[in-house]
Amino acid sequence: MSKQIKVQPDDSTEQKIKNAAQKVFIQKGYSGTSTRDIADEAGINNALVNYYFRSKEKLFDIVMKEQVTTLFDKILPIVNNETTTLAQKIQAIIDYHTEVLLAQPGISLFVLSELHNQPERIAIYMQANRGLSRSVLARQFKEVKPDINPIQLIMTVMGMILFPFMGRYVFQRTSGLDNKEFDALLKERTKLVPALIKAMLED
Amino acid sequence: MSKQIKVQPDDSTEQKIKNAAQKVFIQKGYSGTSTRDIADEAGINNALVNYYFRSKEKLFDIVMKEQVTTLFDKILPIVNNETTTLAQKIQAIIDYHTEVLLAQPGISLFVLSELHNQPERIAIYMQANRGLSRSVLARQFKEVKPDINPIQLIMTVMGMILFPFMGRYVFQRTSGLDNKEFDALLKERTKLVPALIKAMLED
DNA sequence: GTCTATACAAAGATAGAC
DNA sequence: GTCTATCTTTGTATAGAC
Repeated sequence: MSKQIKVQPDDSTEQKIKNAAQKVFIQKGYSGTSTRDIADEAGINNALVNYYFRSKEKLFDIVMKEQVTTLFDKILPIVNNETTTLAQKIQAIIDYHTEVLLAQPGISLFVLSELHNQPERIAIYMQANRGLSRSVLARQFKEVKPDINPIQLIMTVMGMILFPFMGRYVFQRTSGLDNKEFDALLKERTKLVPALIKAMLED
Repeated sequence: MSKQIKVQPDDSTEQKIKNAAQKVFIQKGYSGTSTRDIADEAGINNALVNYYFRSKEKLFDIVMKEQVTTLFDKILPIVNNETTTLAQKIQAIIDYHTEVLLAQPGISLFVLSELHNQPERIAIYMQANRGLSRSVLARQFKEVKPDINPIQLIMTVMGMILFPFMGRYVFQRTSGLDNKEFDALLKERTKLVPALIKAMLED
Protein backbone atom coordinates (compact mmCIF):
# COMPACT_ATOMS: atom_id res chain seq x y z
CA MET A 1 0.00 0.00 0.00
CA SER A 2 2.97 2.34 0.44
CA LYS A 3 3.14 2.96 -3.27
CA GLN A 4 5.39 5.71 -4.62
CA ILE A 5 3.33 8.42 -6.32
CA LYS A 6 4.94 9.12 -9.69
CA VAL A 7 8.42 10.21 -8.70
CA GLN A 8 10.41 11.80 -11.50
CA PRO A 9 12.93 9.07 -12.22
CA ASP A 10 16.44 10.45 -12.06
CA ASP A 11 17.57 7.54 -14.16
CA SER A 12 15.26 8.31 -17.06
CA THR A 13 17.02 8.39 -20.39
CA GLU A 14 16.46 12.12 -20.65
CA GLN A 15 18.06 12.69 -17.26
CA LYS A 16 20.95 10.38 -18.04
CA ILE A 17 21.69 12.39 -21.16
CA LYS A 18 21.55 15.67 -19.26
CA ASN A 19 23.89 14.40 -16.57
CA ALA A 20 26.30 13.03 -19.12
CA ALA A 21 26.18 16.27 -21.09
CA GLN A 22 27.00 18.30 -18.01
CA LYS A 23 29.99 16.14 -17.22
CA VAL A 24 31.42 16.09 -20.74
CA PHE A 25 30.72 19.75 -21.56
CA ILE A 26 32.45 20.89 -18.38
CA GLN A 27 35.40 18.66 -19.14
CA LYS A 28 35.88 19.41 -22.83
CA GLY A 29 33.89 22.56 -23.57
CA TYR A 30 31.21 23.04 -26.18
CA SER A 31 33.22 22.61 -29.35
CA GLY A 32 35.42 19.90 -27.87
CA THR A 33 32.39 17.76 -27.17
CA SER A 34 30.58 15.61 -29.73
CA THR A 35 27.05 14.39 -29.28
CA ARG A 36 28.52 10.92 -29.62
CA ASP A 37 30.72 11.58 -26.56
CA ILE A 38 27.62 12.45 -24.61
CA ALA A 39 25.73 9.40 -25.79
CA ASP A 40 28.66 7.16 -24.87
CA GLU A 41 28.97 8.72 -21.43
CA ALA A 42 25.24 8.25 -20.89
CA GLY A 43 25.42 4.70 -22.19
CA ILE A 44 22.71 5.20 -24.77
CA ASN A 45 22.37 5.40 -28.54
CA ASN A 46 23.56 8.62 -30.14
CA ALA A 47 20.30 9.21 -31.98
CA LEU A 48 18.59 9.72 -28.63
CA VAL A 49 20.45 12.92 -27.92
CA ASN A 50 18.71 14.59 -30.82
CA TYR A 51 15.45 12.85 -30.06
CA TYR A 52 15.26 14.37 -26.57
CA PHE A 53 16.96 17.70 -27.03
CA ARG A 54 16.62 18.51 -30.74
CA SER A 55 20.19 19.72 -31.09
CA LYS A 56 23.58 19.86 -29.39
CA GLU A 57 23.16 23.60 -28.99
CA LYS A 58 19.84 23.34 -27.13
CA LEU A 59 21.25 20.74 -24.78
CA PHE A 60 24.27 22.91 -24.14
CA ASP A 61 22.10 25.92 -23.37
CA ILE A 62 20.32 23.96 -20.66
CA VAL A 63 23.56 22.82 -19.05
CA MET A 64 25.23 26.20 -19.34
CA LYS A 65 22.29 28.09 -17.87
CA GLU A 66 22.35 25.84 -14.85
CA GLN A 67 26.04 26.43 -14.22
CA VAL A 68 25.72 30.19 -14.57
CA THR A 69 22.90 30.12 -12.07
CA THR A 70 24.97 28.09 -9.63
CA LEU A 71 27.94 30.41 -9.98
CA PHE A 72 26.26 33.81 -9.99
CA ASP A 73 22.53 33.91 -9.43
CA LYS A 74 22.54 31.84 -6.28
CA ILE A 75 24.63 34.40 -4.40
CA LEU A 76 22.07 37.13 -4.99
CA PRO A 77 20.03 36.28 -1.88
CA ILE A 78 23.26 36.53 0.11
CA VAL A 79 24.34 39.91 -1.25
CA ASN A 80 20.85 41.36 -0.86
CA ASN A 81 20.23 40.26 2.69
CA GLU A 82 19.29 43.36 4.69
CA THR A 83 19.93 41.73 8.06
CA THR A 84 23.57 40.72 7.68
CA THR A 85 26.73 42.77 7.93
CA LEU A 86 29.16 43.27 5.07
CA ALA A 87 31.67 40.91 6.65
CA GLN A 88 29.01 38.25 7.08
CA LYS A 89 28.01 38.51 3.44
CA ILE A 90 31.58 38.11 2.27
CA GLN A 91 32.06 35.09 4.46
CA ALA A 92 28.84 33.57 3.16
CA ILE A 93 29.88 34.06 -0.48
CA ILE A 94 33.26 32.52 0.20
CA ASP A 95 31.78 29.52 1.98
CA TYR A 96 29.20 29.01 -0.76
CA HIS A 97 31.65 29.14 -3.64
CA THR A 98 34.16 26.95 -1.87
CA GLU A 99 31.54 24.33 -1.17
CA VAL A 100 30.22 24.37 -4.73
CA LEU A 101 33.64 24.17 -6.31
CA LEU A 102 34.94 21.44 -4.07
CA ALA A 103 32.02 19.36 -5.33
CA GLN A 104 32.25 20.47 -8.99
CA PRO A 105 35.69 22.03 -9.52
CA GLY A 106 35.40 22.71 -13.21
CA ILE A 107 32.43 25.02 -13.40
CA SER A 108 34.07 28.42 -12.96
CA LEU A 109 36.58 27.80 -15.73
CA PHE A 110 33.84 26.30 -17.86
CA VAL A 111 31.44 29.20 -17.45
CA LEU A 112 33.97 31.98 -17.98
CA SER A 113 35.55 30.17 -20.88
CA GLU A 114 32.30 29.59 -22.75
CA LEU A 115 31.11 33.13 -22.08
CA HIS A 116 34.38 34.27 -23.63
CA ASN A 117 34.06 31.97 -26.65
CA GLN A 118 30.45 32.87 -27.33
CA PRO A 119 29.93 36.41 -26.01
CA GLU A 120 26.99 36.90 -28.36
CA ARG A 121 25.06 34.31 -26.36
CA ILE A 122 25.78 35.80 -22.96
CA ALA A 123 22.31 37.35 -22.80
CA ILE A 124 20.77 33.89 -22.98
CA TYR A 125 22.62 32.75 -19.89
CA MET A 126 23.00 35.73 -17.62
CA GLN A 127 19.81 37.20 -16.35
CA ALA A 128 20.53 38.78 -13.00
CA ASN A 129 22.71 41.32 -14.67
CA ARG A 130 22.96 44.38 -12.55
CA GLY A 131 22.33 42.29 -9.48
CA LEU A 132 25.74 42.76 -7.96
CA SER A 133 26.42 46.45 -8.39
CA ARG A 134 22.95 47.43 -7.19
CA SER A 135 22.99 45.07 -4.26
CA VAL A 136 22.81 45.72 -0.54
CA LEU A 137 26.40 44.53 -0.37
CA ALA A 138 27.47 47.26 -2.78
CA ARG A 139 25.63 49.85 -0.72
CA GLN A 140 27.23 48.68 2.49
CA PHE A 141 30.67 48.71 0.93
CA LYS A 142 30.22 52.25 -0.34
CA GLU A 143 29.56 53.40 3.23
CA VAL A 144 32.97 52.15 4.29
CA LYS A 145 34.96 52.78 1.11
CA PRO A 146 33.19 55.46 -0.92
CA ASP A 147 36.18 55.95 -3.22
CA ILE A 148 36.37 52.36 -4.43
CA ASN A 149 33.94 50.80 -6.88
CA PRO A 150 32.17 47.88 -5.18
CA ILE A 151 32.92 45.72 -8.19
CA GLN A 152 36.54 45.79 -7.03
CA LEU A 153 35.48 44.03 -3.86
CA ILE A 154 33.48 41.43 -5.77
CA MET A 155 36.32 40.74 -8.18
CA THR A 156 38.81 40.50 -5.36
CA VAL A 157 36.79 38.04 -3.33
CA MET A 158 35.80 35.90 -6.26
CA GLY A 159 39.29 35.99 -7.73
CA MET A 160 40.89 34.82 -4.53
CA ILE A 161 38.42 31.96 -4.13
CA LEU A 162 37.75 30.81 -7.70
CA PHE A 163 41.17 31.25 -9.24
CA PRO A 164 42.91 28.47 -7.28
CA PHE A 165 40.28 26.06 -8.60
CA MET A 166 40.76 27.25 -12.15
CA GLY A 167 44.51 26.81 -12.03
CA ARG A 168 44.51 23.86 -9.68
CA TYR A 169 46.33 21.59 -12.05
CA VAL A 170 49.16 24.09 -12.46
CA PHE A 171 49.44 25.04 -8.81
CA GLN A 172 49.29 21.51 -7.54
CA ARG A 173 52.10 20.66 -9.89
CA THR A 174 54.29 23.56 -8.87
CA SER A 175 53.68 22.90 -5.20
CA GLY A 176 54.07 19.14 -5.34
CA LEU A 177 51.01 18.59 -3.15
CA ASP A 178 48.64 15.65 -3.52
CA ASN A 179 44.88 16.00 -3.89
CA LYS A 180 44.12 15.81 -0.21
CA GLU A 181 46.77 18.33 0.77
CA PHE A 182 45.64 20.75 -1.90
CA ASP A 183 42.01 20.43 -0.82
CA ALA A 184 43.15 21.38 2.67
CA LEU A 185 44.81 24.48 1.24
CA LEU A 186 41.61 25.41 -0.53
CA LYS A 187 39.61 25.05 2.67
CA GLU A 188 42.20 27.07 4.56
CA ARG A 189 41.40 29.92 2.19
CA THR A 190 37.87 30.24 3.62
CA LYS A 191 39.60 31.77 6.65
CA LEU A 192 42.60 33.33 4.99
CA VAL A 193 40.61 35.36 2.48
CA PRO A 194 38.17 36.97 4.94
CA ALA A 195 41.13 38.05 7.08
CA LEU A 196 42.58 39.81 4.05
CA ILE A 197 39.32 41.50 3.16
CA LYS A 198 38.94 42.63 6.74
CA ALA A 199 42.23 44.48 6.38
CA MET A 200 40.96 46.05 3.19
CA LEU A 201 37.84 47.37 4.90
CA GLU A 202 39.53 48.68 8.03
CA ASP A 203 42.60 50.31 6.58
CA MET B 1 75.29 51.00 -49.29
CA SER B 2 73.19 50.98 -46.12
CA LYS B 3 71.69 47.67 -47.05
CA GLN B 4 69.60 45.77 -44.50
CA ILE B 5 71.30 42.53 -43.60
CA LYS B 6 68.69 39.78 -43.90
CA VAL B 7 66.05 40.88 -41.43
CA GLN B 8 63.50 38.18 -40.57
CA PRO B 9 60.40 39.49 -42.32
CA ASP B 10 57.53 39.70 -39.87
CA ASP B 11 55.13 39.65 -42.77
CA SER B 12 56.35 36.35 -44.17
CA THR B 13 53.59 33.88 -44.84
CA GLU B 14 54.82 31.66 -42.04
CA GLN B 15 54.69 34.54 -39.58
CA LYS B 16 51.28 35.66 -40.80
CA ILE B 17 49.93 32.19 -40.13
CA LYS B 18 51.44 32.09 -36.66
CA ASN B 19 50.00 35.48 -35.77
CA ALA B 20 46.60 34.53 -37.10
CA ALA B 21 46.70 31.22 -35.24
CA GLN B 22 47.51 32.96 -31.98
CA LYS B 23 44.60 35.33 -32.39
CA VAL B 24 42.04 32.71 -33.37
CA PHE B 25 43.17 30.05 -30.90
CA ILE B 26 42.99 32.51 -28.01
CA GLN B 27 39.55 33.62 -29.13
CA LYS B 28 37.95 30.25 -29.85
CA GLY B 29 40.16 27.65 -28.22
CA TYR B 30 41.77 24.63 -29.84
CA SER B 31 38.71 22.63 -30.76
CA GLY B 32 36.66 25.68 -31.67
CA THR B 33 39.21 26.68 -34.26
CA SER B 34 39.46 25.24 -37.76
CA THR B 35 42.56 25.50 -39.89
CA ARG B 36 40.38 27.33 -42.40
CA ASP B 37 39.62 29.97 -39.77
CA ILE B 38 43.33 30.49 -39.35
CA ALA B 39 43.98 30.65 -43.08
CA ASP B 40 41.16 33.16 -43.53
CA GLU B 41 42.43 35.32 -40.68
CA ALA B 42 45.92 35.23 -42.20
CA GLY B 43 44.53 35.98 -45.62
CA ILE B 44 46.20 33.01 -47.27
CA ASN B 45 45.19 29.70 -48.79
CA ASN B 46 44.22 26.99 -46.34
CA ALA B 47 46.70 24.46 -47.77
CA LEU B 48 49.55 26.64 -46.55
CA VAL B 49 48.78 25.99 -42.91
CA ASN B 50 49.70 22.37 -43.33
CA TYR B 51 52.57 23.19 -45.63
CA TYR B 52 54.31 25.32 -43.01
CA PHE B 53 53.28 23.60 -39.79
CA ARG B 54 52.43 20.03 -40.79
CA SER B 55 49.30 19.88 -38.63
CA LYS B 56 46.88 21.94 -36.58
CA GLU B 57 48.20 20.27 -33.46
CA LYS B 58 51.82 21.26 -34.08
CA LEU B 59 50.83 24.84 -34.79
CA PHE B 60 48.78 24.92 -31.62
CA ASP B 61 51.68 23.59 -29.58
CA ILE B 62 53.85 26.46 -30.75
CA VAL B 63 51.24 29.07 -29.88
CA MET B 64 50.36 27.51 -26.56
CA LYS B 65 53.95 27.13 -25.45
CA GLU B 66 54.51 30.82 -26.07
CA GLN B 67 51.52 31.85 -23.99
CA VAL B 68 52.50 29.60 -21.10
CA THR B 69 55.95 31.13 -21.18
CA THR B 70 54.52 34.63 -21.14
CA LEU B 71 52.20 33.83 -18.27
CA PHE B 72 54.44 31.75 -16.02
CA ASP B 73 58.05 31.37 -17.06
CA LYS B 74 58.74 35.05 -17.51
CA ILE B 75 58.08 35.83 -13.86
CA LEU B 76 60.78 33.39 -12.73
CA PRO B 77 63.57 36.01 -12.92
CA ILE B 78 61.41 38.24 -10.75
CA VAL B 79 60.66 35.66 -8.07
CA ASN B 80 64.29 34.50 -7.95
CA ASN B 81 65.90 37.89 -7.69
CA GLU B 82 68.17 37.84 -4.61
CA THR B 83 68.44 41.62 -4.40
CA THR B 84 64.78 42.61 -4.08
CA THR B 85 62.45 42.49 -1.09
CA LEU B 86 59.32 40.35 -0.95
CA ALA B 87 57.10 43.39 -1.40
CA GLN B 88 59.09 44.51 -4.42
CA LYS B 89 58.75 41.10 -6.04
CA ILE B 90 55.01 41.08 -5.55
CA GLN B 91 54.68 44.54 -7.03
CA ALA B 92 56.80 43.49 -10.01
CA ILE B 93 54.66 40.42 -10.67
CA ILE B 94 51.51 42.49 -10.47
CA ASP B 95 52.84 45.15 -12.81
CA TYR B 96 54.09 42.55 -15.27
CA HIS B 97 50.85 40.59 -15.44
CA THR B 98 48.74 43.71 -15.65
CA GLU B 99 50.80 45.03 -18.53
CA VAL B 100 50.73 41.73 -20.40
CA LEU B 101 47.01 41.24 -19.97
CA LEU B 102 46.04 44.77 -20.90
CA ALA B 103 47.78 44.12 -24.21
CA GLN B 104 46.49 40.55 -24.65
CA PRO B 105 43.52 40.08 -22.32
CA GLY B 106 42.59 36.57 -23.34
CA ILE B 107 45.71 34.62 -22.56
CA SER B 108 45.12 33.66 -18.94
CA LEU B 109 41.71 32.18 -19.65
CA PHE B 110 43.09 30.54 -22.78
CA VAL B 111 46.05 28.92 -21.04
CA LEU B 112 44.17 27.64 -18.01
CA SER B 113 41.30 26.45 -20.13
CA GLU B 114 43.44 24.46 -22.54
CA LEU B 115 45.53 23.01 -19.74
CA HIS B 116 42.26 21.84 -18.23
CA ASN B 117 40.97 20.38 -21.48
CA GLN B 118 44.19 18.61 -22.32
CA PRO B 119 45.89 17.82 -19.01
CA GLU B 120 47.81 14.97 -20.60
CA ARG B 121 49.73 17.52 -22.67
CA ILE B 122 50.63 19.77 -19.77
CA ALA B 123 54.16 18.40 -19.68
CA ILE B 124 54.75 19.63 -23.21
CA TYR B 125 53.93 23.18 -22.25
CA MET B 126 55.06 23.71 -18.68
CA GLN B 127 58.74 23.35 -18.09
CA ALA B 128 59.63 25.53 -15.13
CA ASN B 129 57.61 23.31 -12.88
CA ARG B 130 58.81 23.63 -9.36
CA GLY B 131 60.04 27.12 -10.11
CA LEU B 132 57.59 28.91 -7.88
CA SER B 133 57.62 26.87 -4.69
CA ARG B 134 61.42 26.64 -4.63
CA SER B 135 61.93 30.28 -5.42
CA VAL B 136 63.58 33.04 -3.45
CA LEU B 137 60.13 34.55 -3.08
CA ALA B 138 58.86 31.40 -1.38
CA ARG B 139 61.84 31.45 0.98
CA GLN B 140 61.29 35.10 1.86
CA PHE B 141 57.62 34.50 2.51
CA LYS B 142 58.35 31.58 4.81
CA GLU B 143 60.49 33.87 6.96
CA VAL B 144 57.49 36.12 7.58
CA LYS B 145 54.68 33.57 7.55
CA PRO B 146 56.14 30.14 8.34
CA ASP B 147 52.70 28.62 8.89
CA ILE B 148 51.32 29.42 5.46
CA ASN B 149 52.30 27.60 2.28
CA PRO B 150 53.89 30.10 -0.14
CA ILE B 151 51.65 28.81 -2.90
CA GLN B 152 48.81 30.54 -1.05
CA LEU B 153 50.54 33.85 -1.64
CA ILE B 154 51.09 33.10 -5.32
CA MET B 155 47.49 32.03 -5.85
CA THR B 156 46.20 35.06 -4.01
CA VAL B 157 48.23 37.55 -5.99
CA MET B 158 47.60 35.92 -9.34
CA GLY B 159 43.95 35.41 -8.57
CA MET B 160 43.39 39.02 -7.69
CA ILE B 161 45.15 40.24 -10.82
CA LEU B 162 44.21 37.67 -13.46
CA PHE B 163 40.65 36.90 -12.48
CA PRO B 164 39.18 40.31 -13.40
CA PHE B 165 40.57 39.83 -16.90
CA MET B 166 39.10 36.35 -17.17
CA GLY B 167 35.65 37.48 -16.13
CA ARG B 168 35.87 40.92 -17.67
CA TYR B 169 32.86 40.47 -19.87
CA VAL B 170 30.69 39.48 -16.92
CA PHE B 171 31.97 42.14 -14.56
CA GLN B 172 31.80 44.93 -17.06
CA ARG B 173 28.23 43.97 -17.70
CA THR B 174 27.24 43.85 -14.05
CA SER B 175 28.98 47.14 -13.36
CA GLY B 176 27.74 48.96 -16.44
CA LEU B 177 31.19 50.42 -17.12
CA ASP B 178 32.56 51.06 -20.60
CA ASN B 179 35.92 49.77 -21.81
CA LYS B 180 37.89 52.80 -20.75
CA GLU B 181 36.40 52.93 -17.29
CA PHE B 182 36.98 49.25 -16.73
CA ASP B 183 40.58 49.54 -17.87
CA ALA B 184 41.02 52.24 -15.25
CA LEU B 185 39.68 49.87 -12.62
CA LEU B 186 42.14 47.21 -13.72
CA LYS B 187 45.03 49.64 -13.45
CA GLU B 188 43.80 50.79 -10.05
CA ARG B 189 44.30 47.22 -8.91
CA THR B 190 48.07 47.49 -9.31
CA LYS B 191 47.96 49.65 -6.19
CA LEU B 192 44.96 48.13 -4.47
CA VAL B 193 46.29 44.59 -4.50
CA PRO B 194 49.74 45.32 -3.04
CA ALA B 195 48.07 47.22 -0.20
CA LEU B 196 46.04 44.12 0.60
CA ILE B 197 49.05 41.82 0.45
CA LYS B 198 50.93 44.18 2.73
CA ALA B 199 48.21 43.68 5.30
CA MET B 200 48.55 39.93 4.89
CA LEU B 201 52.28 40.06 5.56
CA GLU B 202 52.13 42.38 8.55
CA ASP B 203 49.17 41.04 10.42
C1' DG C 1 56.13 29.04 -52.48
C1' DT C 2 51.43 29.28 -53.46
C1' DC C 3 47.36 27.83 -55.50
C1' DT C 4 43.16 24.45 -56.92
C1' DA C 5 41.11 20.32 -56.36
C1' DT C 6 40.12 16.54 -53.78
C1' DA C 7 40.60 12.63 -50.63
C1' DC C 8 39.32 11.21 -46.11
C1' DA C 9 37.46 11.29 -41.53
C1' DA C 10 34.53 13.19 -37.97
C1' DA C 11 30.39 15.13 -36.44
C1' DG C 12 25.41 16.79 -36.42
C1' DA C 13 21.15 15.47 -37.60
C1' DT C 14 17.23 12.71 -39.63
C1' DA C 15 14.42 8.66 -41.71
C1' DG C 16 12.47 4.61 -40.99
C1' DA C 17 12.36 -0.12 -38.93
C1' DC C 18 11.35 -2.38 -34.68
C1' DG D 1 11.07 4.94 -26.89
C1' DT D 2 15.13 3.02 -28.98
C1' DC D 3 17.74 1.26 -32.59
C1' DT D 4 20.35 1.00 -37.47
C1' DA D 5 21.48 3.24 -41.41
C1' DT D 6 22.41 7.18 -43.83
C1' DC D 7 22.54 12.03 -45.46
C1' DT D 8 25.04 16.33 -45.18
C1' DT D 9 28.29 19.44 -43.56
C1' DT D 10 32.49 20.63 -41.82
C1' DG D 11 37.27 20.09 -41.09
C1' DT D 12 42.10 18.10 -41.63
C1' DA D 13 45.28 16.92 -44.74
C1' DT D 14 47.51 15.81 -49.24
C1' DA D 15 48.41 15.61 -54.48
C1' DG D 16 49.59 17.94 -58.22
C1' DA D 17 49.51 22.08 -61.29
C1' DC D 18 51.57 26.57 -61.78
